Amino acid sequence: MTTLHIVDDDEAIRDALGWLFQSRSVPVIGWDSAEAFLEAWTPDMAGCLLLDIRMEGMSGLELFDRLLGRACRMPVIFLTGHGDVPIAVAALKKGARDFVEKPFNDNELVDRVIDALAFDAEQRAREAGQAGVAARVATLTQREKQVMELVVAGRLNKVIADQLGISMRTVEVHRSHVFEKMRVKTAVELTRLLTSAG
Amino acid sequence: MTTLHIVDDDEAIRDALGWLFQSRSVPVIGWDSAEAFLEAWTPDMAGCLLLDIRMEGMSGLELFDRLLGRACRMPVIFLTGHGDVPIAVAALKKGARDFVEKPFNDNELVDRVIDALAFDAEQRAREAGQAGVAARVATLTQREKQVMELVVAGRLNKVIADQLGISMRTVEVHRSHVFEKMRVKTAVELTRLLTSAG
DNA sequence: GGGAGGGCTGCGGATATCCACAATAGCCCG
DNA sequence: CGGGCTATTGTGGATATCCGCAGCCCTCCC
Repeated sequence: MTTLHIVDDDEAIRDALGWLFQSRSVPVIGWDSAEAFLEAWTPDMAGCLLLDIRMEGMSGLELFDRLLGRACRMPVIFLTGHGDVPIAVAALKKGARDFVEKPFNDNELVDRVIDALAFDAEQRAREAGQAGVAARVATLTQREKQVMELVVAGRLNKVIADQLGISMRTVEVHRSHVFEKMRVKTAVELTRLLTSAG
Repeated sequence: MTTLHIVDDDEAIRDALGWLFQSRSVPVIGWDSAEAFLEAWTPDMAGCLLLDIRMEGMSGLELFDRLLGRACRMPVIFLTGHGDVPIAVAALKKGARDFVEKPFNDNELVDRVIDALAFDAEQRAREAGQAGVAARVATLTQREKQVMELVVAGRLNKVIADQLGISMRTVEVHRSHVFEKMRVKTAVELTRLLTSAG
């Protein structure tokens, strides 16, 4: 189980939530402002975010926007005592995971947080696989990438050679290097690797 | 542009919305109850749904649930004068496209509807392609499907032959039939066809 | 009983792919 | 300057794939 990050400028609420979640074995880290969290945030931070909307300084919504700008993928649950429908709808459409009004039901909130944490774990597992693929792609030379694209597009070596203006033998060499670097044995495996990961 | 289906038991609102959308060249069909729409609904119905939540008889939310149960893919926009945050959040998490409170801004509503219609059109185009693939898969015999799966899994003919306990030549024949019926020329193309469509 | 369709197999040849061995050439870096 | 990386090409042979031609078996159906 990864960590729940609670961002709320009200220490009493942070403490109450911290107690609630720790009693359910959910690791918690509290942040007393959006600014503090934003500064500490790194792309490898895992878990989920419980975000109060109304805070001194930067609001929870603004923090959310900034995190989106930094390609943060952590699921975000908004917590608010002043929520209205347009804000909730906008937040969810932008990709927020959930939106909970105070006062909330403890069990329900815990369920939603656990749900979000599980989602994050799955997402990270998927991305880890894709990152591995991306890392292998990064080791390819320009020519190898070109050849790989054409191979994955289903072209025969002969056609690829024509298209790149090089000999078939050279295509074979590049193709072989691509297979080796991408750790696959057939064009089909390579295609699956690249189309399943986008 | 496909059709906007307005479900609202208040004739005055249906008329007002009808006038609004027709003035923006959005074709509209009005329904005076969830029951009426549900009865008329067919899987090939295209466009989007503008759904009032509070109605006599079946509510908009219940209609939405029933449509989901029937695998309806039309984008749904809820319209309500009694919306509260939990309902909006639940609806959006279940897959509703949008949630708009009355009174609404005409231009904004029109924008959202047009957005939803465009989404539906794209989605239908995608599904049409997938349906074509599914139709071709349906013409395959059992043996051909088995061979196809192994081909797409990247196995060599030799391995497939072993695995199915038949000769390589037979695998070649099935493989060739699969390519013909699926209208592809290489295993890579076949893989793309099947992995992009799920 | 004969025809249609699906499944299985062999033969042989045309293509394609995979690979070891070998070589040329440009570029960058210590 | 020599070494490493990239790109390029060739020869020749082992594998794999693609395909037409031919034949056999079984089931379902008219």
